[in-house]
Amino acid sequence: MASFTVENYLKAIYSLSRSNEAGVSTNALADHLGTKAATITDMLKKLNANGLVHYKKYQATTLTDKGCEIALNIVRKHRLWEVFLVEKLDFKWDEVHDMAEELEHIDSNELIDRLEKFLDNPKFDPHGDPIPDKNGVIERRDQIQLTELKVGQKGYVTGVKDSSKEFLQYLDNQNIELGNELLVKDIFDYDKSRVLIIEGQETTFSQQVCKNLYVNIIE
Amino acid sequence: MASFTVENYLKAIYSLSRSNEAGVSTNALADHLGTKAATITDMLKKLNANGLVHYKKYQATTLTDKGCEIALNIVRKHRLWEVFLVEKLDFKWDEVHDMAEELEHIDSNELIDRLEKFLDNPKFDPHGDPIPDKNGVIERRDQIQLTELKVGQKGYVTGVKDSSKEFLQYLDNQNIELGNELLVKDIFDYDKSRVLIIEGQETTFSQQVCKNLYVNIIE
DNA sequence: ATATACTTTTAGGCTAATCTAAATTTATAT
DNA sequence: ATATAAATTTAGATTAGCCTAAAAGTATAT
Repeated sequence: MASFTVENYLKAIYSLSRSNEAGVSTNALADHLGTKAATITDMLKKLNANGLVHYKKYQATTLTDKGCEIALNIVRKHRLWEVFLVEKLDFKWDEVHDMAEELEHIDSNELIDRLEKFLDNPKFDPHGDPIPDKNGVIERRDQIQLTELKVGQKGYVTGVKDSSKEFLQYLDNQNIELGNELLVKDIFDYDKSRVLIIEGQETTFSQQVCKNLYVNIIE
Repeated sequence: MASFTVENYLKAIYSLSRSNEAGVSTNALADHLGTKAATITDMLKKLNANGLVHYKKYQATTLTDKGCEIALNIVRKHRLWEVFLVEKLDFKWDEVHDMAEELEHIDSNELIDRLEKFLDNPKFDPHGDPIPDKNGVIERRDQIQLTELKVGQKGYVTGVKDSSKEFLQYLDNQNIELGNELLVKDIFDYDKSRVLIIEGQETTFSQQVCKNLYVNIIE
């Protein structure tokens, strides 16, 4: 069994690889995990020796198939537990991350498969992120950032790019939730902020906020 | 926060103290935790320094109030998660121990309080053990071992003294579960085995089995 | 093309939790 | 009462995961 720590490294590499095809840098990992670069180097050597990553001195690191499988299983567990916390225990979407960070390491696939069934086989977590199935397959969604919508186009909110407490709470304050329908009424040239009609309500969002909201276009 | 390991030590001391008022010996702990006596001595010194146990060289160890509070919280979490696994995820009572051993260390009292409510404030776990409330108060029950019932007396099953997989599976095979009513029909002098009428069915149980079943007398 | 900045690795150490082997203390049996 | 056995502690090591400081490699700007 991969240790708690190893699981976290693999998850971090997986997660950082999403935005960087070529692989992950030592510093990026150190940043993400809150450790020092020297520590990362040590661990990458070990992970490499165990066949979990492809690591070569001074080069970007990628996951092996085996490493990726473990990472996806952790992601699966994390997201299913988040659904449990929100759907069954009535936590809000900004409260569940830390608990899920612990729960994701509980070591039982039987448990997680039963949890999945108990939750009615959800496909997405409370932030709109897709839940890998037991084989690690993720349902791809053709969502785009809200900034890609042009004036006059409609969409509905499918997820958030930034799942920080701060952003999620901001959205709560604005009464935005997954599924909300919106129309881009205007885009200001000056600061790229948008005037939107969301569920009938007119609101103005900064470009930063719009970048961090995923939507599906309604044709 | 107490580490995973420290929590396990406190829980072990708590659990062994149940059967030994005076305190717990180094060897008993080593046995229970699957470590060597030398390791226990080291840790007891640390726990003592942190005000979690009363430890003096060569003497039995007991929990301080603070240590006991932590231990009871772990027991509370363990038992509530067991209820969840059995009631919501349909695990059997002999399957839940290892998972609960991990889940009990998830660090959130808010989570456990909500879980308790979600489960409808259960007072006992699937093995009949009482669940401490959020203040560490345990509802005492006047259950006795089945061996204490005399011929002709009636009772109903309230719990098990031995929660090993083997014993629980034996009970499953015999269709015994918590709440079953029984009558002691006969006790053999030779080996102290009992003939019982359980839920209308006549069965013979060895003394060992009877010792490990808790019952309440029906007057 | 090369000096400077940045990134990564190496070397050497630390802590928590564990171990083995030896020493010490306590308990037990005659 | 004392030899022997059992329990406990001490001493010294190990491993995983982390650190700092210094060395080495890579990238960048003129």
